[in-house]
Amino acid sequence: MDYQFKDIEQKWQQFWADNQTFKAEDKSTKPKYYVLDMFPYPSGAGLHVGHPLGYIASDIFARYKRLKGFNVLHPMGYDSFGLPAEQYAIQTGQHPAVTTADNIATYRRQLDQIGFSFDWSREVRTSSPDYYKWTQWIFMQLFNSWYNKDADKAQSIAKLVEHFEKNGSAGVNAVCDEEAETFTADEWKAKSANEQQQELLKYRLTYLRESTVNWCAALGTVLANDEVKDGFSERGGYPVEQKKMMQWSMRITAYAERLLQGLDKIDWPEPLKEMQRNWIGKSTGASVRFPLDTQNSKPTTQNYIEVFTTRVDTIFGVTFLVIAPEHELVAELTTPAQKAEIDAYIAQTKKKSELDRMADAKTVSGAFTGSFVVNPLNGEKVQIWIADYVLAGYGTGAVMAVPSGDQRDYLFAKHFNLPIVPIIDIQNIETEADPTKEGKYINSDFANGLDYKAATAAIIAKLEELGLGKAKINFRMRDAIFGRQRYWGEPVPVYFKDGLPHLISESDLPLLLPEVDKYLPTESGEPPLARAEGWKHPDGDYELSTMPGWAGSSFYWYRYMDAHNDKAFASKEAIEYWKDVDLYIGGSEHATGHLLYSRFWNKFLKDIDLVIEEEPFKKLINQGMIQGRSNFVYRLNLVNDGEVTSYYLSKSKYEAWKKADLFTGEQELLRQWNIPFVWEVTQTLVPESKQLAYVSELHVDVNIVNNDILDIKKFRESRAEYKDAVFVLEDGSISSPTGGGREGAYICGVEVEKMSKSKFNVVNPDDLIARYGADTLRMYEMFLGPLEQSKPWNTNGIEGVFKFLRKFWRLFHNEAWEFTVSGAEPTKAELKSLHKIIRKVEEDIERFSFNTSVSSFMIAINELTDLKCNNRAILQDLVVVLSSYAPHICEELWVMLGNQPGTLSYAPYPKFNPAYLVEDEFAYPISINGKTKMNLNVSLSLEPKEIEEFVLANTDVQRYLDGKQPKKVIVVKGRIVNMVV
RNA sequence: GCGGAAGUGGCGUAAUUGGUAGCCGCACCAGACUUAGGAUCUGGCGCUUCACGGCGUGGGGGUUCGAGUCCCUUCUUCCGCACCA
Repeated sequence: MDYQFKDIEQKWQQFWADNQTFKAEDKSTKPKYYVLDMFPYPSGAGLHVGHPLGYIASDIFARYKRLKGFNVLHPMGYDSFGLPAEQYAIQTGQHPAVTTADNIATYRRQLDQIGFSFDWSREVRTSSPDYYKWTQWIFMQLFNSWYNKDADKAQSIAKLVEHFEKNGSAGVNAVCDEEAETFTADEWKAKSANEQQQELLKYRLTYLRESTVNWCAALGTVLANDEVKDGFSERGGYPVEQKKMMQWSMRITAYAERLLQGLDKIDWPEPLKEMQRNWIGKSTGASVRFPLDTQNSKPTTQNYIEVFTTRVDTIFGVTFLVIAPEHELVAELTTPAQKAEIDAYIAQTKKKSELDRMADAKTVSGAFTGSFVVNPLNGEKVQIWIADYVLAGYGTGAVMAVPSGDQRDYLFAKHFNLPIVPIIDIQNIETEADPTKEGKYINSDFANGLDYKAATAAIIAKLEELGLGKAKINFRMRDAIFGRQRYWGEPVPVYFKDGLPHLISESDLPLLLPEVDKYLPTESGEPPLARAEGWKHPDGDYELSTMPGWAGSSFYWYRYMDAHNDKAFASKEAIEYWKDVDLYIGGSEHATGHLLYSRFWNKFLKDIDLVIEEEPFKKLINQGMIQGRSNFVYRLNLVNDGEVTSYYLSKSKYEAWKKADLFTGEQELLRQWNIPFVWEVTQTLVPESKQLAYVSELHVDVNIVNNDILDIKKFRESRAEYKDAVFVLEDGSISSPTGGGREGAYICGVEVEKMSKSKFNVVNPDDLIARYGADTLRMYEMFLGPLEQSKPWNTNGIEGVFKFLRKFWRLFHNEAWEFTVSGAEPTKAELKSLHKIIRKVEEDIERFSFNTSVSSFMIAINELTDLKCNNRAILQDLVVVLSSYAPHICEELWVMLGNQPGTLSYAPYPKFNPAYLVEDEFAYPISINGKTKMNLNVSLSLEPKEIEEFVLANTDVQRYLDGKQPKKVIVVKGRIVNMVV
């Protein structure tokens, strides 16, 4: 029988499902291997060809590892809480759970068609109560924990309470809110229960606090920093503003240092690690207190201003201080004389959106408060300014300005005529600041003459002595905002009593998402959950916000280990066996979101001894983005006698038209193409308006285009307005609906864009599978190029892969399509072909170079076809090697070869034997003075010395050498590669 | 501005990691078989030249017997961050 991919694929997909072929063993004598994909959000649009790219790669890897004797966990699930389903619900009233279930069904059908070896018995859905029970449970553990810096790990809040009761706040070294109080044990005990709770909230790893958030009015919710791009929401692109709100947050900053250090221990792509390092943003410097100059300033509640600097060595160059307009001391510091100016400036910055502020980066603006501080080291009086180039959210919201060393300070000083003092002898500050660290310090009192390192050390020592400063490490990363004012998310398992949050009882988990009549915020601006009738805790009101999208995805890999456990998110035994993810494949867009939060939760779970590994994902691969490749047709609209007639120009004709002179050139082209036109009419029309002849570039559905050649018939059928389309083809001939036979082809234009429905460039895997089969799709997606590289989808080459699979099928069949294999001894040449591919595929898979494997398969099949190989032993090994890439066809052939159905997935990967690759002869390239002159066949049984003699004795070599002895003979790995004459 | 990645035929790509540049596939050209071909098979296919040959991995320079690969410099594209003190 011919290669009937449709029957074969359906049959085996059914078999795998019925027999649970890929169910991972819970306990096994085999070593474990965990291959994970980033689970998808099931969107309504279904899968396009870009989505499965990473899944195919991980599936090949998982199947390969099974052949290599590993107990492989390769699960799949759905990140099914999220915004699109909710927005759809708002528009249609359809419950998001219904939409989500529909979408999941579509995804499942599409995934099944591709033949993945997922263990579906472990499927998870973040929106299912059995799952989000554990999301809520982990939230509760975080709430019940604080970060002890001395132990450098999270600990139970009960332990902290114990400490407070014994010693008060003394000796507590915690990551906590700045407002945390100091108190004695007695003072603590004297507090009311509510006051104690209030205080503990400042320590909890998940806490409620008034904080500045990214508020997106259009979405009616707050967003995390990583969900905001350039002042607009990542989803939807709506404007985002800063707003103060009571918010749930997660104290991820407690883990900043560990998140940073951990990066050195994991095998992730360097760019991705760099992104995380950047996001964490560690900088080493010093915090310095500048005492207020009380004689010249207004009296204030705080008698100093604290700054953070990475260049404390430049402190003698400080000529003014700048604080953020939002700094809490601004109002107190402003003198009556400066009040009007300061108020005006604050009003002006408030009006500016985040985006304007960034665009305005180059204009200098600011205002003087009228107050002064004293430089702690030289006693100089220093003006305090406010300016929006200082960010309230970073450091202390105040900077010491050193215009000689910092370009922004320099511009500011120039603009407002403030002094600029050089502090390093080689500094050149004629036109701009010079941030050099070379040279010796000047104007720096006791630091004069020192170099950078010595000066820094001396200055910090002095500041510490004065009690006005110390070395400090600062992080850019902020705590993660955890609440979302949305419906379709996990309810926060908290109720409020006397204005304070309390956890619900663990036995009441999961706290189910209640039904609501509408999915919109209430009229009074409360989140949708406020609409839930009768949804009330006996002791108070439930929290109305839900958890963010990243909550459910921050531990899901553990849930797969033991997906149906209702006693824990995963049993101790399961976690001890599977430990961590060995290989994780997904997109780099999650660098500062999911991947960072997951590492955070993992470290927390490790701290409280629920998991074993410090890092969750040992190795990570980013698959590249698949972009769309749009095709265009070019419609020439010609105004003839007041009537518009249209012609579709093939690509080169369109280019000619664009280049042609107005009228004369265009007229010439129309004549060439035998297009009738009435020139007189045309000329009387206004030429500039281009109304007489204009070209529209129209997207055309890429699915009716093959190798950039338009299927004219399908195009005419696609829309009523195209029914009578007339084409000017590549060769200049015309194709009209009545005109009959076509000569040339219509070539479409091409552009790379995002894959989207509106651009008609979406390629659906279902269509390709229907036409070529899943095995072809799988191999073609890999063949496209290196996995990690982004590339446009182009279906053009798929025929080549399809042909390969047919050739492979044919190897097992005779002329009459009867299955025939021979039991003869394999020939040397056959074994060589086989063992080349055994080794190559092994190497390629281990280094994730799947595209080169596909090429090598093609070479192997071409070689074996040429050898007319139909040897059972050879073909059987070949089937095993290819089975990770093209599982369906291989399963079929495996059984035809007489093996038990279903055993292929666990067959041993053939052992590579280098002996079969040893050559008798080698074609030596002989280079003379670096130029290759000839190839010479040399027997490999010769010793290097003999080879040299043999080569030199060769008459052709002699001729090239022209009788001269070579001055130098270069021998590499025992062979001559070059001779210098 | 800072950080990262990458530039090779008409196209997607490959190159034993310093050793014959262009494997494999697409497209294209020629031929065979065919009533037919959007089927199959065979051959060709970097540029240039009738040929011998010459030139070729973004440009320029260097190291080396030998460079797509290493070093310096420069240009271009993509990605990430961006007033971070």
